Amino acid sequence: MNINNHNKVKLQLAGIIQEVFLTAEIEEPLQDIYNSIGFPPDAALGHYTYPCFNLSKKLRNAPNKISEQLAKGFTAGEVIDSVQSVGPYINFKIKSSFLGRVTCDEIENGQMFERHLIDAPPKTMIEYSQPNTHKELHVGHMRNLCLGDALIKLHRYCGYDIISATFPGDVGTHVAKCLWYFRYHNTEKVPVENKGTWLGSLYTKGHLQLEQDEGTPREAENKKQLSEILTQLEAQKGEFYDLWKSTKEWSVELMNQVYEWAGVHFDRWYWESDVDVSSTELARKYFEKGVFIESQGTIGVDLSEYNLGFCMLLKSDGHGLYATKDIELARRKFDDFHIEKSVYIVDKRQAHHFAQVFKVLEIMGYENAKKCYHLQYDYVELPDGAMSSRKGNIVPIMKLIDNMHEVVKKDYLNKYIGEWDQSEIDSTADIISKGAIKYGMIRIDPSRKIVFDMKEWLKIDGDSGPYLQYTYARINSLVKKLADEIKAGHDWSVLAEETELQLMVKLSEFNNQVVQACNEYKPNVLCNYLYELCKIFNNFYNVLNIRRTEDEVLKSTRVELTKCVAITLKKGLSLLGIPVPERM
RNA sequence: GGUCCGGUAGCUCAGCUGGAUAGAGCACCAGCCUUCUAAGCUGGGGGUCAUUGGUUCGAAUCCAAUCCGGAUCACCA
Repeated sequence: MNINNHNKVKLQLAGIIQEVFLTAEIEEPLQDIYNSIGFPPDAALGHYTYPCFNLSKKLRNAPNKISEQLAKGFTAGEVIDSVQSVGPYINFKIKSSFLGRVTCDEIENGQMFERHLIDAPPKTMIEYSQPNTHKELHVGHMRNLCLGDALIKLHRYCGYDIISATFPGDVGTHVAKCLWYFRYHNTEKVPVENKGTWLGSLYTKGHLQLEQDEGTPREAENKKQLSEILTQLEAQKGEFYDLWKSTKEWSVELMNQVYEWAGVHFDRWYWESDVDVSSTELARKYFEKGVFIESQGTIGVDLSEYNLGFCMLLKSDGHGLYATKDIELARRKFDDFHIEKSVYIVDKRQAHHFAQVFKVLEIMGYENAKKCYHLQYDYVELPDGAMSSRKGNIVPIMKLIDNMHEVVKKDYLNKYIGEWDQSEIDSTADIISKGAIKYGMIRIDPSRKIVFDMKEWLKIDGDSGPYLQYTYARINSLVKKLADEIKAGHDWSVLAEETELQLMVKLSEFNNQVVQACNEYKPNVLCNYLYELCKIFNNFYNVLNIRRTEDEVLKSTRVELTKCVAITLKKGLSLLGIPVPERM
């Protein structure tokens, strides 16, 4: 069981509440008390709150009365500063010395980020990024990439042994269309740079050309040519096989360019071509065994009793389909790495496909089928509808990256020309672009659609990656600047301003939020948390002038608190795959 | 038609394991830089949480029905 009790402040408070309850002859499990503890809507009311509604039934008394009576049982101590009954709630203010000791000290010495968070996490493979070669990568692929990378980092932080895998589609009709256009229609020279992008444009042209030729005398000829290409690719010899091998590398180059930009690494690349032949063999074997059936000239499994329709695995021409390959791949994953769980990050349009694949695996008697999970996120579309490489109405990934770089420099960094090295301006622009794009992709709940509008994306104020990075850079400059001015040691107990206490309370929640983001496959939970942390910090920063704090101990303590925010922010952003600049 | 996912401010989204007056960002209005980075902060206007019913002391949150939008349902991937 994963009990999300990683907030030490709350846990201690729950223990105290339990003791006080016992003296009033109320028995409540610690975990129940912990789970009930919440945050008051207004920090002025308290830092944590315990609602008494649930006790109302047990004690047969009004929650207001219960709260009023129980509140009297609490006394200020090491943990609690004050207790107040407000209506049905018991509100607690926590001592800054305690908050500092179990939260800030642990952030500074690193213990906060090394806690045991989840019991016996299963060894897991996470498959994400399934782009096709011979097509261009667009911003839709970027969402998948950012989401997958964040989830892998979150899982690893929580103690999972994770294998990251990618499954690019390097075979199929899209490849044939691309090569067909390349061989029979293209008149342009192969560019020296960005061959992958250029190749992707040939696919689009090829598709459009074929569509145009439909119903004309050329249609039959086109089909013959396409069929010949596919035959050669299968036979793994001939002019088109050679062309496939070299052009595939161009696409891989583009993929690697994007992966390098994103800082992602795959432990395993599974190519669709790797499982092409073996998957159809497997399907035939299970047909001979009588597990798969023949229907209308095809071979597959009737899943209508599970309301999943018919899952076709061999076409009437004997070729396999996507499901055929995924069945073979699913087994390979477990064999190759002895994993205990297999996660697929693929957009929701594939929900039916994976439901079929997992069910077929089960029917094949494969027990690991139950350990497969399809994380279905909603995809990225344009204001005028879904993106489609076929139609050519896509926003290429590199275009977004390039535009972002340009805007960041033009609007924010060019003012440092002369003051900073050009290399620092460039690298900072890169970091900020990553913050803007990755945060933009991750901050939306995976189950929600993203409508991509370039103009909106290039606005990077408010709730954005650069806002968090700016907060970090600001702290970094501040701490550097004040390093020589610190003349005293720090003492958490001197912090008394509400905004300071709020910061500590927020910091204490870090691990809870990370675990939640991980368990629910929702990195956006962490985005929200970090954003709120920054909001509180920026308020603190504006309300209290740290540098002009006269009391030396207070000044030193405020600087320490500020450092804690920076450490936590950097850690949290790193779990989202977002780097931070030293200054910006 | 079946299944699945969404519907919260003008726009983009949080909040959804039920709890205090439904929150942010953008946009709009009014303030705050003789410098701890204004990519920031403070305040303001702006809501029938799609609709209706139900469960409950209490519903944006749970349940049911309806409406709207999207995805998907045999030879594409």
